[in-house]
Amino acid sequence: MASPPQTARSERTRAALRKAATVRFLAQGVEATSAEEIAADAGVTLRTFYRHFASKHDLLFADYDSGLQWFRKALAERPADENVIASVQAAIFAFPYDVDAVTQIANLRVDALDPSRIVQHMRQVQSDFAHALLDHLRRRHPDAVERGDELDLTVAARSITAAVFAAMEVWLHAPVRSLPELARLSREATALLEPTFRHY
Amino acid sequence: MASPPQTARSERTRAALRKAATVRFLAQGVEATSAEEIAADAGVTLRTFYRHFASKHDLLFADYDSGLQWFRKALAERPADENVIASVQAAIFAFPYDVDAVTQIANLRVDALDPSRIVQHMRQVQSDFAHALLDHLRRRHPDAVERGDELDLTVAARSITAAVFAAMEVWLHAPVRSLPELARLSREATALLEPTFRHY
DNA sequence: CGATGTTTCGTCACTATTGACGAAACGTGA
DNA sequence: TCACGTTTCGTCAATAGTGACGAAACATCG
Repeated sequence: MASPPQTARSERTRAALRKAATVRFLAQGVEATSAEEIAADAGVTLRTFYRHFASKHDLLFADYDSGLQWFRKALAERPADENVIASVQAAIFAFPYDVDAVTQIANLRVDALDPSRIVQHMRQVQSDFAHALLDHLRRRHPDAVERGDELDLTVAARSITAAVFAAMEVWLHAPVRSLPELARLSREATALLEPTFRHY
Repeated sequence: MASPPQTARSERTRAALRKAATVRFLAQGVEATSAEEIAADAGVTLRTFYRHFASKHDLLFADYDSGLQWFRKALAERPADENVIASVQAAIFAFPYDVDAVTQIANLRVDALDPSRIVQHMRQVQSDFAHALLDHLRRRHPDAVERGDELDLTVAARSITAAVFAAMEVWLHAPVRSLPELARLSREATALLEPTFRHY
């Protein structure tokens, strides 16, 4: 379904769909735009639309994948003797937040969007984040893997991830919702688990 | 949409749908059964089906809600001076696993079911579990709430939950998949976080 | 029992998503 | 440039899930 771009042709189609979607979304809002309209604007069939994007909402989070890749790389580039918590904090801080993109999304009338969709997507992101972190842990601690410490590694990856997303949730409900504030909350949240996973 | 039962009539309809679904699911498998068939068997329209269940798969996890309620109650009934980790462990241990139900589900050809559905549902369950735990923490520690320790409470609830589900994941990949083994893993997983959240 | 307010249903119409299959567009070597 | 294998599309046909609106079924009060 959500097949990754193979040829130049499909890349063109994807670009056309993306552009058409952006225009429509901005003009009439996400929920008020049908997949059919987007496809028509891009000059392809509805079926073709679904060959490039798993769902209408996938277009909204289209660049998410690159964000995850970025995170994986950032983790991989951390010094070998640094513990997980410090690495995660550093990776989060270095994340290249695109303010323009954020502003753009805000204009997309996301508020008029089915909240459950957003929530589902966030859960997916969290899950992917946890997997990335688990991979990182496994690579950094082959000894633990050898020893069969699956449970410890999994708990570490998942609970650290949980802390990061807990910070995000608190931030969403906070009065001051600035990037520095989010960073502060993330740092504080992960710091709580530092003593427990200091050894990783 | 997924409106909770209001009158006796709707309760009858729900029961009919449930029964029809069970029969079909058992006979031909979940994915091979259409919502329309279920509705027809129950003597109602497709639209009515969706008035009682948000989705076809909701029928599969129909009794899940009661499980969550049970968990909330179990937490509430723990002694006031017990810390969260201990309470969670106790609640999990006391859970009335219904072996028959598990067996039944196994027969439902769940394997032939879209895995992403199961995964999504598990994530939903995890989220609800975390909320229940957060509620519990707030009730048990009004002082922390007063103090504005939102972050600490949220991180605690979420990471403890993460540990429980991490145990579940490890269990799923383990060679011996028995209930006692799951209990052991859960206990061990949550124990890792005990020092961090001992104060709750 | 009959009038009335509330719930539950059925009907209609529409968007979202996906499988199957054949036609058109591309890229490549002869 | 032409034939051939591959990828991308279009067409057809289903199922899933929802909003709107009016009719039927129920529960209540007089």
